[in-house]
Amino acid sequence: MARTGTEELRRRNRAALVEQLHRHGPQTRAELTEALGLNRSTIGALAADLAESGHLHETTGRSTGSAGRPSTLVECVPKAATVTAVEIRADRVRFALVGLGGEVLERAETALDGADPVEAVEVVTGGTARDALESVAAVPGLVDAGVVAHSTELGWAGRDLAADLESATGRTWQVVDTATAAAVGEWSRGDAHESVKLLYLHGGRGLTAGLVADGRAQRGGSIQLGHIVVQPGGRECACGLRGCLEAEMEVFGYAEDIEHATLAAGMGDAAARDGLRRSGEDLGRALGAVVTATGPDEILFGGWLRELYLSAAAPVRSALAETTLPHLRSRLRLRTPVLGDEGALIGAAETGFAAVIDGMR
Amino acid sequence: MARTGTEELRRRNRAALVEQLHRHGPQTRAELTEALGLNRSTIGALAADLAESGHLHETTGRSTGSAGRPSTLVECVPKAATVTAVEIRADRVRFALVGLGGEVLERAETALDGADPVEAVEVVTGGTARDALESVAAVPGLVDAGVVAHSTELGWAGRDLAADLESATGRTWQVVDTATAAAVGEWSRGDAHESVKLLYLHGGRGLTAGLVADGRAQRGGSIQLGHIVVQPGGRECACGLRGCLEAEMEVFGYAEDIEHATLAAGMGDAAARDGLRRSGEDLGRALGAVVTATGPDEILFGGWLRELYLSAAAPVRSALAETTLPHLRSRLRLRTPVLGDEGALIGAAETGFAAVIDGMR
DNA sequence: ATCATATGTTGCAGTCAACAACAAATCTCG
DNA sequence: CGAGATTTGTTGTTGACTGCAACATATGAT
Repeated sequence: MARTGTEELRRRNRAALVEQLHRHGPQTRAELTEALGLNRSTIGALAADLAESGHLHETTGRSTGSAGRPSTLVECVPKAATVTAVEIRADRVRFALVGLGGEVLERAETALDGADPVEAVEVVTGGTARDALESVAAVPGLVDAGVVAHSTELGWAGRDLAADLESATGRTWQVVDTATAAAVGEWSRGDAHESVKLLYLHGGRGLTAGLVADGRAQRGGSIQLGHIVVQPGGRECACGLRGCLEAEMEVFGYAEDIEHATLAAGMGDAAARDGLRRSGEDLGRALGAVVTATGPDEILFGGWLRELYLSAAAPVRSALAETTLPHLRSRLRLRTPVLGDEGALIGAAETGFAAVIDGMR
Repeated sequence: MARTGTEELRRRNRAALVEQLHRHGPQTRAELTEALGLNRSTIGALAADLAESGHLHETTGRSTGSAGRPSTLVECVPKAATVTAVEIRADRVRFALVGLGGEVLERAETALDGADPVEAVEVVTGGTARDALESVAAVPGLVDAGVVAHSTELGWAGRDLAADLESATGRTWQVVDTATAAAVGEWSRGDAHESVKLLYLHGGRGLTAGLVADGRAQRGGSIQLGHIVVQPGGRECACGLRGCLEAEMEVFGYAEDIEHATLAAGMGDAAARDGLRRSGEDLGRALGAVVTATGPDEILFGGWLRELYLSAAAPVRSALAETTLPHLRSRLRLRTPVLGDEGALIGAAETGFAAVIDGMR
């Protein structure tokens, strides 16, 4: 458990300092002293250490406006530690090289047109991304120890993506599911920092969800929202079950569909409006089960579920109200993500940085 | 975060040693050296510390059978740190005073006959339990920060049990839900130690479930299994919703009922057999949603759900198979608890010890 | 009986963080 | 405009802890 001696202590404190700066941005040494509960002299020594190794940069003399000697500002050097983040969808692969502190240093996107995503990842991460300390891929589906057990969107079952990516790029990869990554992203870089338990719903060609509790994703935390059975014995689903949410929802599957439906509904198309309502109800019912089972205090509607939620909030809420206990419902906030389409990519990078910082301890 | 200096390090190591002994029982100093990764001399110093303070007892010279100087055996002194555990049910209150290392030092049980459980707790914990370092109460229901938000069994909603117990006994209390406590118990003192995610189902006068991931209960981890809606718009439930599992299950509610039903079914009563089957299916369907949302690798059927599972395993399994993805199902083990009725009490005590050991750091 | 083996014990050295005194840089008030 | 107040960085010292190595101890094997 607790490894060894005093140098372990030093490493821990150094890592804590880096983590603090990475998460909360540039701070003065005085603020760091307060935040970490360490002595001024200790902070000084740690900062000197990390400035020497190139992780930190110190800017002297920033006037605070109040009395006293101005404190030196400490900030991360982005290039000192970088992480490769990749988000895989059915139609495209997105890439970002993120530096310590959260700055995006590079960005790229490739359309797939039916090609294997792994090849695209190999191409897009061939440059400076080679220097990255960690590489993380976000995939919409059920992920278990690097293996994509099930993905409606990609049509994979039991694919060892971590191994495939490793043999293609020559580096090790962490694989997370898109929804959990987005939840991590919204928690760490979005507007959900006070959230104790954050449930992120991701609408792609399948429906998945991810849970973050106290800022940490839990092992096996990816939720196949689309395969919650809302209609026992209902329509056959591609997964082999019957009555899955994905199979039962009327308005479903592609961003274009939902746009179409909302446009039509806006123009007074009763059938479209009805379809949206029923879809919202289906979603709300499935959510009821997930909320009862996991007890979140915040739900974010991401991907095309954002549009569905915005145009069918009432049926979602009422179906949810019919299937969850008042206490669970009362503390629940429903809203849309602030990072838009970027959440999963940012969250994947944060997952990588968590590993980097853990590795410093 | 990381508090201060080298004495913090000492405290951490001391706590790690106590935790190791508490969880894995008496061990030799050589084994402790291996397990904690510390130096022999350090283990010696820590053990001397803790022997002085009365937490540990060292037994000299146990012959191992192999060559070399025999290692001294180190074990916890149960009375050195005790925890009060209480399990509250509708009809009775059970109490145990548990010592460091897990030994049960005292035990008591009181029938309620309609009296307020808090009074019973006050009476039963009036003796040596006063010296306990922590007091934990397990309650069947939805618990949030000491407040019982909802309990079908006790008929409570929004009762601040922690405050009530504190004013009755003059000590602070931690409140956990029975199912989560039982899950902790089965994980730490039962047979589920390898389980990554353990889901414990508790059948009392209501149905609750608890989840333990990597041995830790998560904040707000109690699941109101009985209020998973299995039949939208179905029978009215006491909670105000419609179609809850609790309301829909045919054989339900009391240990006597399930005994009656299994007896009748065993004697060839077709109606009873049918009722059991349908109840198993209802349970399986509700479980499907919970499994999809939480992804456990082990499910334990506790309380009277044990009997239901033993006599209706096939319908439970088939309904579960119809509502969960193959991958989630394949790694899932279903079984009954090994601690029987004691799980919640033992788990409550373990929850207390976790706090005690954390407090040593 | 002697040697090999495994473990506890003791003294020493290295490292680290806290503390206190001092230096530096800014603000405020007269 | 200048002296004191205020806040922060710096330096040298101190206390504490763990690791290491040598030694002591207790057992089994030959």
